[in-house]
Amino acid sequence: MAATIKDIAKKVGVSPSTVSRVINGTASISEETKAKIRKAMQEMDYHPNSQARGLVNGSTFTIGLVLDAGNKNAFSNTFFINSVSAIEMIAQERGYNVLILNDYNHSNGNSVKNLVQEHKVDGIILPVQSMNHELVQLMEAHKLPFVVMGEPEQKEDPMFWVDIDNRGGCELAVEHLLNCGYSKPVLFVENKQKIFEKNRCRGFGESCKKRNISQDETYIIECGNDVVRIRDEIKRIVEGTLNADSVICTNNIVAHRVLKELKKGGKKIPEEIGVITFDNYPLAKYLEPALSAVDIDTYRMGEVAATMLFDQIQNKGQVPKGKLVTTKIILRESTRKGEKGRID
Amino acid sequence: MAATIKDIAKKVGVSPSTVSRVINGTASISEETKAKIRKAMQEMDYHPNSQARGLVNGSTFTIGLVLDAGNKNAFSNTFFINSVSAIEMIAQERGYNVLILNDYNHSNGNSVKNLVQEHKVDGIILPVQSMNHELVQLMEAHKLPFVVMGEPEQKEDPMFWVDIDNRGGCELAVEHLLNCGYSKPVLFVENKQKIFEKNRCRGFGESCKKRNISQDETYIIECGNDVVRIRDEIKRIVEGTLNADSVICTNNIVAHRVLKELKKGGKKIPEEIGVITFDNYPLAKYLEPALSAVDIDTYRMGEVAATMLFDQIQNKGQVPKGKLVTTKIILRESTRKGEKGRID
DNA sequence: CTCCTTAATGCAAACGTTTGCACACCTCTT
DNA sequence: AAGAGGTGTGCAAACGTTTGCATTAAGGAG
Repeated sequence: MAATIKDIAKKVGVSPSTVSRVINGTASISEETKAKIRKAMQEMDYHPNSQARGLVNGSTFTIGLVLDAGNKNAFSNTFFINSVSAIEMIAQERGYNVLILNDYNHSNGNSVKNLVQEHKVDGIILPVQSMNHELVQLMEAHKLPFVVMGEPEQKEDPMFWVDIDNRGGCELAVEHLLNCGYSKPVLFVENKQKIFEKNRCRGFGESCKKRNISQDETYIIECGNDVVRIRDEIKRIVEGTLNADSVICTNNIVAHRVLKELKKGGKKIPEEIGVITFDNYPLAKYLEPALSAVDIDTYRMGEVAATMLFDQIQNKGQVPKGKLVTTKIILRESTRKGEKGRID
Repeated sequence: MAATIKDIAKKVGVSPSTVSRVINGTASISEETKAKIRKAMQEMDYHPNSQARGLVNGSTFTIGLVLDAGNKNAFSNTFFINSVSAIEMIAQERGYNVLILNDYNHSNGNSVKNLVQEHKVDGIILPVQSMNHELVQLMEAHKLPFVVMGEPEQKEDPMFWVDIDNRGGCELAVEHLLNCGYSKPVLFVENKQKIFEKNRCRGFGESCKKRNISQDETYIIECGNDVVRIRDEIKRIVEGTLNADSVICTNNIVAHRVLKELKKGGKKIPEEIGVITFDNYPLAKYLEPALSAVDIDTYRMGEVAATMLFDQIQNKGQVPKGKLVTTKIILRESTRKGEKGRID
């Protein structure tokens, strides 16, 4: 149906090669022929067939973006949503398309492996959860550039990765609380083993040390998804068994529960106790009190990942490295005890 | 690098055609040769090249998914997030990949038009906001199946579309409030002109009529994103100028503001006033009081869209039609005045 | 006026598949 | 014994590009 390069050639009376060359600007062609060919392309509404193109020059002009699986709704982890948008944006600027893929562990069906093996993409961005040694080897064997979202646990295979600066973010949170006049922060995490929480714990510890605050391990509370655990720990704070005057929450679900229990216990926020959470999600500012937050720039994280990937695709031979995206504090009511400044 | 069909053929000592035939099961081949070929494919780690394949049989085994643009972060509208996941899931089941594309109005760069013209996809799912007559014509000219997410305003070109049953959802909300013992519902929408809100308004009106409730237009409040407007209207409710005992909110941002203002005004929820919102987003249950909601199944919406698209791709010649996805009520504290039942 | 360089173009192979057609068997019918 | 029908396989063209090599014409240097 659609016009091909041959149709153009025939219409103008030149060879397909010539047409190809003016499309790609890959050889000197007389202005006259160029003009005629361009006109014909316009008239016949010609557009190059990307598959044919890809077949000959061995590229797809498409990158793969693996999404965090685990549950039916792979996107429920809103963490990556902004990143996706950023990645698509950058890809579009460079003339690339973005293929998305949920990483279920179906043995049949499309998997990340398939993406690599069937040459459907020129590069891959994948969450650290979907990464494993076998896959890394496969990609390397196919000389397929890739970037990992999230800091890999063990760095035996050197690779490109991007992550939020969780350590720095937690340090900022501690500093912020202290500047606001609190003096006994406590950190609620879900699971100390997860690398990003491990880094937050590290930041917490170091920051406390620097400011000469008791950095006893009891001030880091690992609560999983356990409502009861959170309730009990907050009760200890309310009753004074646990000597704390401010809490840092690892995410918004934990933050909501903490808030609820603190209010139930009659604590006044921010006067008696301060609360700050990681992830400045849209509704944080509509809570009561509005939640201060460590703003993690997931959009920026996507930008960095995409840029890293295209740098590899385009100039090859880069040296693998990791990058951290800095965080900042969003001041709202929940920590407004002392510090001045405009509220978001 | 990677093994091709020819390499297999050579190794086994047959022609490429034979190999192709055993891959596709497209002719009778002796068990013996089949076995040998399969073995060779294993050994050489053969995987078909999708571009070459697509080139000859004119398909890409990829569908395009256009994302709602407008602002820098196209995904900020979490409305479509679940849909994306569902669509990818179904595509994967059918052996298709999903290409995403933000619809900025760059004249250069990849656009939806490009997707169509360069034969990058076998079908397209796009939000109604990205649809226009020109694009529809283009897709039809290319015989490219497509499905619209969201009900089109004017249905001059018949087409496939899916939407949430906004009218029915709002009827459910009214019924629910009445069953809970409220008798004067009011509806907060952002913009009556938007088709989905128009439908909610219709449902509201009809349901009120059926139950003999004053359906005066004053009971539908168009508040845009205007914080002040919401504050003023709620003040009228609190003061009794506007005679209402329950409110239906069109989305979670509005709901949060309404909740805040009602509490500020000293109204007890749910005793004195009931609140229900559209969109059962994850945090609704962590608010105080936990918010009842009209649950809109965006995952299902994606499933339906994808299924419609593949039905077109695979059996051609379907009759265009629209589909509505039904909603249900999630009962939580904010409307618990009268109705019994388990709380989510 | 001959030789060399350069600009402008064409030819044909290649990328990795699929598929219509043809052919060679082999096994039944009658 | 001869045709009919089926089974298994190969040949070569086609899909729409790109690109190395060859060719031509023209212009400049000697």
